[in-house]
Amino acid sequence: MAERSGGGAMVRGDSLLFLTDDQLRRGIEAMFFAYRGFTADPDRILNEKGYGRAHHRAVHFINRTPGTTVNNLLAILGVTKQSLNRVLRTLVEDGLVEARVGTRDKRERHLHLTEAGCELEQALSEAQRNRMRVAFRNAGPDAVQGFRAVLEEMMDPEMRRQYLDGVDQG
Amino acid sequence: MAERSGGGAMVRGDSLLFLTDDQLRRGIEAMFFAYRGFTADPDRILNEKGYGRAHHRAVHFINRTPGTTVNNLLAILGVTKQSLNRVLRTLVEDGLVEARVGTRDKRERHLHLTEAGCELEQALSEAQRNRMRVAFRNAGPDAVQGFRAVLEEMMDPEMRRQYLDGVDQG
DNA sequence: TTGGAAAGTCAACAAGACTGACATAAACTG
DNA sequence: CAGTTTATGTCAGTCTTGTTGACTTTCCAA
Repeated sequence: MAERSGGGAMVRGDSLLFLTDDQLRRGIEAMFFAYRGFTADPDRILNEKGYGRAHHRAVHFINRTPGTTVNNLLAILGVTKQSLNRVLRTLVEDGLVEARVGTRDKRERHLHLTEAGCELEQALSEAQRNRMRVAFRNAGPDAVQGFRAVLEEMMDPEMRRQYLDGVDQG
Repeated sequence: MAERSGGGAMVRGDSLLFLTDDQLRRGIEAMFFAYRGFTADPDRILNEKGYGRAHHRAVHFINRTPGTTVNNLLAILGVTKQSLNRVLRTLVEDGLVEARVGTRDKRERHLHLTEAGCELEQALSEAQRNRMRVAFRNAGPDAVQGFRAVLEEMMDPEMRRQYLDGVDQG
């Protein structure tokens, strides 16, 4: 009962259907379209305030790890310091982020959100969480587990480490 | 046995743990880090050839739906026609895409990949499929189903339609 | 047949990524 | 202590890819 499928493997029954080229293409397009939805809500808020996705990312990770240094942030975001600096400068100028000189190592700048920064972060993440909450609820707990399993496998090893580091330490 | 969790819901046991704010944040970061991995391999190839992600997207969807018009492509990609036009122009100039004037409606351009265009598309999608194949295999079929369920829920309705339209019509 | 709508193109501009060079201060090392 | 490395910031220039505005060609319907 083997059948031919795309440029892919021979399949017995349906056990490996999820690995055919067509199924993989579906996965690729799912990522593309879903990422658009994923960023759509925060993008609208950012646009109103004259910021971009780069600001969102910075604010998100400063909120996640208060007191993080510029270098840490560079590693997580995977951009050049020039690029990050442009974003960080506007955030500091606008009073959303505070860059405190390190006490142990005075070369380092420890980044914190100000009250206003927290407010923006809340607005952005609330919009994004709302969409994800609905998606999670509609898909159900088992689907969520699968969702996370596949995404984790899709990350580069270094990014997977960053991801796994971000557990709740409250 | 109810316990407080973040700014989220009251939880009985662990039935709704996947909807706590922290779990949602994990989902958000999973999307962020995974999307980077998702685009990393094609990005390398594109960089070598002097193209960008916009070219990849155009080539992908022209390959998926040969003969599609510029307007169709605009709806899928969600950019302005001017932005898409720049990308298409370079692809046509470089002989990767052919834009045939419509026979019924001469205003329309029907887009096709040339032989060279198909080769590039193959190289790009093969790289991307390989990563997704490994992720799918490591995560398993049930996880893949959950992955797709959550992503589909995360799309804007219009994009979900585009996604669901893209079934194999071979 | 003419006027509006639709498809596509050209030009100019902005955000945000990049590289490369350089500056400053602090920390480390022999 | 001198020299090097590290952390950060800055200036200048380039590239991709998004934007808006103005324009041409083509189609269709009043």
